[in-house]
Amino acid sequence: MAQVKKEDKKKRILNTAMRLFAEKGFRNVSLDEIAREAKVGKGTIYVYFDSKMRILEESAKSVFNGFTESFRLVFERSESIDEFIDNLVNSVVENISVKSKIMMLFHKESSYDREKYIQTISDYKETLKRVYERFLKGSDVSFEEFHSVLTGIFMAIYMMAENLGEDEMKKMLKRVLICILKREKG
Amino acid sequence: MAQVKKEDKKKRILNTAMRLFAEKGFRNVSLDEIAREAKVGKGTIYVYFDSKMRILEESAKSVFNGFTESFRLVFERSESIDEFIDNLVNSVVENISVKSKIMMLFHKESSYDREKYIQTISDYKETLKRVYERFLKGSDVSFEEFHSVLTGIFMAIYMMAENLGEDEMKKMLKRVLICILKREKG
Amino acid sequence: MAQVKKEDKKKRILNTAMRLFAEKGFRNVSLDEIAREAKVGKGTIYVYFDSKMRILEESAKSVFNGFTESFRLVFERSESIDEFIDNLVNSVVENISVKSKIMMLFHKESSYDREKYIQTISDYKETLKRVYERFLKGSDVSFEEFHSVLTGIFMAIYMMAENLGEDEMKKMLKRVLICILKREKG
Amino acid sequence: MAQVKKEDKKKRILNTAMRLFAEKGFRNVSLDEIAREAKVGKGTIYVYFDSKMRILEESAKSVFNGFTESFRLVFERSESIDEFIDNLVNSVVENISVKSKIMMLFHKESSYDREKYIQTISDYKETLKRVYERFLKGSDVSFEEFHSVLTGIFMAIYMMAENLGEDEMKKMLKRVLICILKREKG
DNA sequence: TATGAATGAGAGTTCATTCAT
DNA sequence: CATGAATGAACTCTCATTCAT
Repeated sequence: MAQVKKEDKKKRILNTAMRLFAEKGFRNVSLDEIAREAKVGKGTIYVYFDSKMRILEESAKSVFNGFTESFRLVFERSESIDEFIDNLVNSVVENISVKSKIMMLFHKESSYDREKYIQTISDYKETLKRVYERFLKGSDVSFEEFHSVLTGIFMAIYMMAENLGEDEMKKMLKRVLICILKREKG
Repeated sequence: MAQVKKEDKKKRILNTAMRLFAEKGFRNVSLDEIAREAKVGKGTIYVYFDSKMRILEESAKSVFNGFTESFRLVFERSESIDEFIDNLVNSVVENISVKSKIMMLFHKESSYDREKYIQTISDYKETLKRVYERFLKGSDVSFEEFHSVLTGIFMAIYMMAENLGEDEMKKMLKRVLICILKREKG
Repeated sequence: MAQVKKEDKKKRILNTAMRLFAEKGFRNVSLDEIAREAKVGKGTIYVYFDSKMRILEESAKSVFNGFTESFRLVFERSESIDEFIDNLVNSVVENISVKSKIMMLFHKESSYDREKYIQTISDYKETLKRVYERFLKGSDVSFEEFHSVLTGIFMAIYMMAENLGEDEMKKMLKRVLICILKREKG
Repeated sequence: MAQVKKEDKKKRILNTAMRLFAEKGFRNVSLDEIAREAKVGKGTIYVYFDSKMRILEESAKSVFNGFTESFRLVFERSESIDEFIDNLVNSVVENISVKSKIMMLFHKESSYDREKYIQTISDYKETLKRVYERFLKGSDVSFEEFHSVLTGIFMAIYMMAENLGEDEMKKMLKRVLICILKREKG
C-alpha cells in the first residue's frame, strides 16, 4: 500500500505538471505552483524528479507512450488503411490539445539535448514505423515525411483546438490524413 | 543618414532577437544575449523597444506582415486556385522555420493579452479572408477552418523543417493545401 | 520554535532595513545591502516581504504603532497636560532619529499611493485625536494644526538629532510642546 | 546677449530641477525628465552641471542663499526681536514648501559628503549667527539649538504645508519662533 | 555651444534547487 | 519519506553619464 501511495503522489505531481505546462508553457510554471496545486511540499517533487526538466521529460514520455499505445491498438484492430484512419482519428483526438502542447514544449525545451530527445521519442517512432511499413511502404511517402507530417499535424491541432469543436477537428484531421496517406502517386 | 543608421540598429536588434527566439524560445533568450549578439549595449535595446515582450510583438508583426504580403502578391498574380497554391508554396516556404516559430511563440506568450494578439493578426486574417472569398466561398470549408488549418500547417512545418529539405517541404505543403482547398464537397 | 526563528529572521530584516533607510534614505539602500547586513540571502527578503516598498510600509507601520503606543500609555498615565508633556517627551525621544526618518521617508515615498498612506497612519491619528479631545478641545488649536505640528516636530528632530544630545533634545521638545499645547488664547 | 541666453538656460534647468525635486524627490526625477521639461537636450545639462548631484547642490545653495538674504534683510530692518519675528515669518513663508523640501533632500543626499554639505550651508549659518548674536546671546538658547530648531522648523513646515493654509502656517510659525526666541530663562 | 543616441553598472525581483528538520 | 525556509544566480529594466556630431 505504501507503494501505491507513493506512485499516487508521483502521478499526482506529473498530472498536475502536465496540465499546467499545457496551460501556460514550461517556463511560465513554477515549482511552487506545481507543489501547491498537487498538494505536496515543494521538496517532495525532488524526491521523485531530479529537476524541473525531468518532469517535462517524463510528461513527454507519457504523452508519446499514449500515442504509441493508441497507434498500436488502432493498428492491430484495423484491417484497411481506411479503417486505420477512422480509428486513429477517434482515438487520437481525445485530450489532443494537452498532449500536443506537451509534445511541442518538450520538442522546444530539449532542443539543446538532442540525445535525450531522441531517446524519449524512439519508442513512438518505432511504432509509427510499423504502421508505415504495413500501409505505406512502396508508396511515394517516405517514412520521414510520414512521421513529420503526422507529428506536425498533431501540433497544428494545438492551434486549431481553440477555434474548432471536437467534431470539426476530427473531420479535418481525417481529411488531412486521407490526403497524406492515401494520395495518388505523384 | 543618422536616420538610416538608427533604423539599421533597430533592424539589427529585431533580426537577432527573431533568430534567437526561433532557436531557443522566448523565455530562454536573455536581453544580455540579444545585446551581445546584436553587438549593441543592453540599454540600447530599450531605446527601440519598451520591453522584451514588445520585441516579440514586433517580431510577430513583421512575420505576419510578411505572410500577408506574400498572400496578397500571390493572390493578385494567380488566376486559378491551382496557380494560387503553386505560387503560395514557393513564396511561403522561404525562411519558413524561423517564421513559423515566431508565430508560435507569439501565439503562446501573448495568450494572456488576447486584445494585442488579435490586433496583430487582424491584418493577416483579413488577407486570408480575401483569398477565402475568391476561391472557397460556397464550398464546405468555413473561413474559421481555412484560417486555422492554414496557420496550423505553417506551424507544423516548424517540426518538419528540421527533418525535411526545402523541396520535400514544398511538395508536402502543396499536397496538404490541395487537400484542404480543393477537396470534393462533403 | 521554528515559528520563533522565522519571526526572528523577519525582525532582523526589518530592523536592518529601518536602520539603513534612516541612515541613507529609501532609494539609496539596495536589497543587496539589506541582505548583506541582515546576514540573509537576498531571496529570503522576498519570503517575508512582497517588495522593497512593502518593507518601508511595514517599517512605517511599526514606527507609527510605536508612537501610538507611547501616546496611549502616556495619555493614560497623565493627569494633567504638564504631566502629559513630561511623560511624552521622555517616552518619545527614544530612538527618535531613526523613527522620524522612517516617518519622513514613508511620507515621501508613498505620496503617490494616498490610500495606503492614510490607512497606515489612521491608527496613529486616532490616538492623537483622543489626546486632543482630552486636553485641547475648546482651545484655539485645531486638531489639524495639532496633528501637523506634532508630526512635523518629530520630523524636525531628525535634523536636530545630529547636533544635539538627548538631554538638550528633550529640553527643546518640551519647550515646543508647551508652546503649542499650553499657549494662551489668541 | 549670448551671456544672457546662457544664463537663461542654466537658470531654466535649475528652476525646473528644483520644482521636480521638490515634487518627487531626488532619486525619483531622471535627467531625461529635467531635460524634457526644461526644453533642453540631455547633454546640455552636462554643459552647466558636472553631475546630477551638482544640480541638487546648486539648488540647495540657491535656497540657502535665499534664506540668508531674507534673514539679512529682515535682520537689518528690525529694531526688536518682535519685529524680527514678524518680518521673518512673512518673508520666509513664501515658497516655503519648495524651499524646505530642497533643504531636506540636500541634507539627506549629501550626508555622505559632509564637507560639501558644510561648505554649502556655511554662509547661511553665518547669517544666522549674526541674528543670534544680536538677539539671543546671553540667553539660555545655544547657537546650535537656535540653528537646529530654526532649520528643523522650516523642514517641519514641509509636512504642514499640505494641510494648512498660508495664514495658519504663519500663525504657527510665529508661535514657535516666539516660544524659542523669547522664552523665559530656564 | 548643444544635442540625443548609445551605453553598462546596478537596481528590484523570480525561482529552481538544497538541506536541516 | 516529506517538507518548506533559505538561497543566489540570473532575469528584465532604469538611468546617469559619455561622446560623436
